[in-house]
Amino acid sequence: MTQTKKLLLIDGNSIMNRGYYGLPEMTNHEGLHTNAVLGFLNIIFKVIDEEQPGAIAVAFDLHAPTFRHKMYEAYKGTRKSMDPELREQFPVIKELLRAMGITIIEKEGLEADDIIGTMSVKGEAAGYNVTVLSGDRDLLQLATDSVLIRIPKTKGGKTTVEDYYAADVLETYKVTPKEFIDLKGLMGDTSDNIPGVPKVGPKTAEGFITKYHSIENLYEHIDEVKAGATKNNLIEFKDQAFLSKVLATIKLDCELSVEADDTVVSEDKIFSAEAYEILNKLELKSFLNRFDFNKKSAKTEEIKNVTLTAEGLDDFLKAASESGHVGLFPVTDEAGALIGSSAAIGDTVYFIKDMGGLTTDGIYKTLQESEVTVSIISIKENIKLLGIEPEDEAFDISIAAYLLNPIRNGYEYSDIARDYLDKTFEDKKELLGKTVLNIFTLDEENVRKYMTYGAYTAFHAYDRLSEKIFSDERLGDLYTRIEYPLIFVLLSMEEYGIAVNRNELISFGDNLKIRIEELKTFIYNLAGEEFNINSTKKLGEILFEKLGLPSGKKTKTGYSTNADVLLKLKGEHEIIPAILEYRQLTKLLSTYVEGLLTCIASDGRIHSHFNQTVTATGRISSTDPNLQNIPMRTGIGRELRKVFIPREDYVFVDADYSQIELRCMAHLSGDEKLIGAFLRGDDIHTMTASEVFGVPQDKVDSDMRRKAKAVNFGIIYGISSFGLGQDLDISRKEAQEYIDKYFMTYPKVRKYLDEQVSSAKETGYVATYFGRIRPVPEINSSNFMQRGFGERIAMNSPVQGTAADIIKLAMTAVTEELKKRNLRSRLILQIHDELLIEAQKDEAAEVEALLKEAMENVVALEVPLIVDVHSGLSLYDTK
DNA sequence: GTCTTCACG
DNA sequence: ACGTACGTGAAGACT
Repeated sequence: MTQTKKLLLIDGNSIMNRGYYGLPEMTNHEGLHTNAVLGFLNIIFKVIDEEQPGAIAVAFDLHAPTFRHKMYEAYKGTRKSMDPELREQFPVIKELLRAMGITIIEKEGLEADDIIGTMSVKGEAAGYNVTVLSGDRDLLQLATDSVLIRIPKTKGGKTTVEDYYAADVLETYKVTPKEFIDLKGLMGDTSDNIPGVPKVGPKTAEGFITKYHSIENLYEHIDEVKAGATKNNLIEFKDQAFLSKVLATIKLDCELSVEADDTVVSEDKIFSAEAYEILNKLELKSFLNRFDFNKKSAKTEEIKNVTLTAEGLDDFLKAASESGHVGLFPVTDEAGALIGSSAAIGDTVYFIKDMGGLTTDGIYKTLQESEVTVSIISIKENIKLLGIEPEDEAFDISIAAYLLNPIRNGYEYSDIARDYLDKTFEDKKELLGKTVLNIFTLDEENVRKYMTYGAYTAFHAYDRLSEKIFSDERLGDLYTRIEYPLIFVLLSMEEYGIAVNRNELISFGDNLKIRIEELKTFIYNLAGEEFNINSTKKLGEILFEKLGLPSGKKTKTGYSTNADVLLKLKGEHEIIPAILEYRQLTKLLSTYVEGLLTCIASDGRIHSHFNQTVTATGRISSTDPNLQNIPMRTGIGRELRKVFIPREDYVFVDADYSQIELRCMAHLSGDEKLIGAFLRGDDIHTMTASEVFGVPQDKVDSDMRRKAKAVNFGIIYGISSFGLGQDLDISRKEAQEYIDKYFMTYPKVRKYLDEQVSSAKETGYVATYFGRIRPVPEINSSNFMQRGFGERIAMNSPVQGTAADIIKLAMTAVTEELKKRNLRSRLILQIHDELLIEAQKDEAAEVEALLKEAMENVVALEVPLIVDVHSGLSLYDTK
């Protein structure tokens, strides 16, 4: 059987453009944009997989003027200057293509179209089946019976490819590929600045070309065209029509030194080690899997493996002492019990199986006694297993990396190795998948790899990270004074957990179910049919098509049905309030009742996880379950708080900072008026209302206060008139007036916010009062939306982050104070500006005072920090 | 897996 | 002209 030779021709510029505009902005950790490259690779790998071409060439435009410019000055006269974020990706993709052995063709005076046209003819002549990949429909003129034009399309987030041979072009467009040129000549093309005949649009042009088949023939039969404006234009702009046809014609006979056979490429070449390295640097991880054969020979042979035995222990400890540092990577079984570990000293990794006399916790203790520094990817998970004490000063790799760059996706060993060691290690998921770790699987090859990489990274990243952290006084302080001690506080909170009245939670859910059923019936009746109310798609159809309600906003997939939209329709139909209530109740039932029930442990308590390396601003987050979003704002939701109760003989003591973010803003900006308001103890929203609306404070009504409150929030979020207008449902103009008034009142706030934005533009990051940094890569984007986002981040992060730093300090201070006084009360929750202590009844009064004292005095700002304390026998009662 | 919605600060 | 408030996490639908 003879294999048909296949040649794939790619329109480089068009496919890069598609990737750039189709994918969200993304960069590698060096700040190099990669979305166009990613989009390019996604589509070409898809096509390569499908076609298995033996020859590939990519054509690019060069900036030099082409013959078209010489013929017609205005040609692409408006050629948009390319976004710098896209421009910088062209050298990258070219370097990668070269590394993959794929031929690049570009020539001064030629456009990619002409190169592809010429190559398609050469390819056909040399006996290839040619495939052309482009996002540009102009290329359809190249389609023949053996030249296939493939045009990628994005539909609902998925990439599909439209295929056109000559016959398909005819079927879809009613004209042959060659006639496509005439069509464009008549219509013109605004994107290429090719003028057509005025008033001749796609339909008219199609009519003429299907009848006369070419511009030449049309003019020969111009008498047959019925008199009118169109005919007059055809006559008047005849020259232009002919010129446009020439401009639109892709050249098939360019002088190229490349022949079809020169573009032959093999799989070995495409998946080369060089290409692997480039993709690695770009952090385009998804493609690395394709390089299996390379990965097997990856550079792990320099890592020496030693299985540690009781006899070898002394040598190990000696090596550890000499090095002064060990990277430790403990592993646990399914139940979370320690079964072993790997320990790296330099490029040697020791395997430790916890059996006999050899145990990881024992080794840890010994290392501690010998004053060997131990670095661990994540300390919190290992405190209990190894008996780590705060005084040990073990080094937490993930937290150090988080402080250096809090906007990374993760801080596992594979992330750290990529960012700080320039190594691509297969990650935990790739190596272990669903492998269950136990004493028997510990010897499996992939488990060994996993442990090797983990320990190796823990060891080698230590030097890099500790140097970076401690050479910067502020980051060093953040690590030592805030984050490191907090690890132990968070673990303690997780272990104590919070008690839940299970039966009351179940009966709360039962009541919800009754009401939900009623609402369901009511909604079905009004809709005239049964449907899934939870489906936004179906709900949109019912509301906006069947019931004919006015549809407002749209999402990218259909009608928007969120609460904002529905609230505006509240008076239009009685189904609307029912749906709003249904939504509220099903949310409570599924997320809070059913969700929380599955989280109650055997001790009757819920043990959430508090994550220290997730948020971009320095806040902590809570998962499995999230205890930082327990309902509060509505009556029925708030009822749920009654099921969270203290243990017997204990009481909840809750303390929350009053307006902490605005107070941070006052301090950071140094605005005298704002500071003055807090010093006097004014109600800040009333004060703002008084200034913005120009009335004395005692004449501020509730609506004015509500609006001022929204303005104050807006300031913290990085104000925009659009956002404020939307929030208050007022015009942008009116919102802008409020903002202007606000800034006139508090001029240093505006100055501060402006400074944050301009400093972010210059340095690429902003910082909190304590020096916690937040990179803002979006700030210099040429994309309006991206840049606007970056500016708001620059304004918000220092404020939100400073508040986060303060409460973190308070958490440690409170915990230490409880310990110092030998109290049995324990900190169990943090909700961003609020701390919850489960206090022994006899200690409650002392704890109330202690909490307030510690939280208010943890840092001295220009404004006082005020803490409100409440006690109660449930989370509902601590308001 | 992505999108939409909604709970919190 | 563009089309958003900042920071999170969970659930359900859809593909």
